[in-house]
Amino acid sequence: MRRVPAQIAARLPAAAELFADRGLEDTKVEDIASATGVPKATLYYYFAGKEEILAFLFQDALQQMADEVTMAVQAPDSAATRLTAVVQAQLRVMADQPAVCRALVGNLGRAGRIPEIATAITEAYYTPVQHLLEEGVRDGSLRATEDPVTTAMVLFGAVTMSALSYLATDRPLSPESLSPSILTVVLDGLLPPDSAPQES
Amino acid sequence: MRRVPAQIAARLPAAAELFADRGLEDTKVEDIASATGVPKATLYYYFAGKEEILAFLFQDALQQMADEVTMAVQAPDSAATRLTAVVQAQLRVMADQPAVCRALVGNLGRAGRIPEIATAITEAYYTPVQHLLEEGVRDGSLRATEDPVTTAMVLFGAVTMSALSYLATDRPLSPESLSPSILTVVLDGLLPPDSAPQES
DNA sequence: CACGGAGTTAGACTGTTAGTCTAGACTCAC
DNA sequence: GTGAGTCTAGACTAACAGTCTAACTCCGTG
Repeated sequence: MRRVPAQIAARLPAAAELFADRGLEDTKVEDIASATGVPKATLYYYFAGKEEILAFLFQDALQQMADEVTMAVQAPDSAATRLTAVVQAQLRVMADQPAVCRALVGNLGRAGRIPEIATAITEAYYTPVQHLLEEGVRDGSLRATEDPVTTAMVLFGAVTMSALSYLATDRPLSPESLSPSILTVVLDGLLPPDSAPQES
Repeated sequence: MRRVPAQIAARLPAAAELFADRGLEDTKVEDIASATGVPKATLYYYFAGKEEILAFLFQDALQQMADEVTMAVQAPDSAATRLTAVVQAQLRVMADQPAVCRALVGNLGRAGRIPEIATAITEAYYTPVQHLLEEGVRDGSLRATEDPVTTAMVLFGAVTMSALSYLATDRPLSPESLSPSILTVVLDGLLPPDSAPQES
């Protein structure tokens, strides 16, 4: 993939809309050309095909999330506070790019090899969050969990799935109203306050 | 889609393997024919195309999950105990069908329209779990959350994502070892035991 | 045992479209 | 003004999904 000029990158969200609405399969390269205003031959000049356009969109969105997460993690607050910021950051990025998110749920496998996508998410999210969780144990604002990586996956899954449930049914996604509902589960847990933490 | 005879349905998991490994796109109908032993013309006799084969696989797996979830929900235990059973049931179904799960992450949009898939998951999972959460408030084994539907999504996402992280990287998925790590987060929460539940 | 219908299959055929290639136009730097 | 890089139109090809036809096998029924 050649270096994509900003002028062209700026027009690709129109392609995401197409991918999200009809699916990658039912979107012809010609359709992308007319929706974005970038001629077919030019698209092939920059991208190997439509999957590479989706991959570009994905990497761009993931980079945004990585940036926001990094920012949230580096704030000068307690780990618990920063963790809520991470959740809100992810929701914000997803709310910002509904079309890309919808395009990805339906066609993730064509944005790249699944193991590589998993690696990219690990670097952008799991690793920083895992460190944050460990810091939380040190500063006393979070409880220790036996497996911080799994905990990070749980968080990512919780946020992703609830956000997608909104996007999938075309309801607007409001980070402000959704984040408390998610956070109360993962921070406070579902057991009543008086019950002893279970050791399973 | 014609009623699919059991003899043919039994051979379709081989197709799931193909879809998971190469993706739906790079799997030719001919490939499915030779992998399953069901001739191409017969496949077209029963299914409109390969997406319908994937849809069949998906519906089958989702039905299994719906059954297991229903069973777990109806046990004569406290709601909290039944909730752990629901989580374990989902993990078991996913561990049982790794290929189908991997095929679906990569090609979900071709197993059906996303809104319809969302509806199917709501019926199979969100609704029963939501009722379970409400029962938990009544029997005192679970804390009340402002939005039980979102809580159900959080649970589903937490389990799905952590399970997929294993399957995506071809590591074996062991429900027994994974479920405690998930449950401790969603039941006990990440805040330390002494801190007051946050009201955000 | 003929008959008809449903299930099953081989093989040929068609249409769509992804992706390639060519060649020309239009920059800009030097 | 020469050459390298960018961009685009249009023609072409190869692959594959999906269709169709026609045959062949089993059934159960009259």
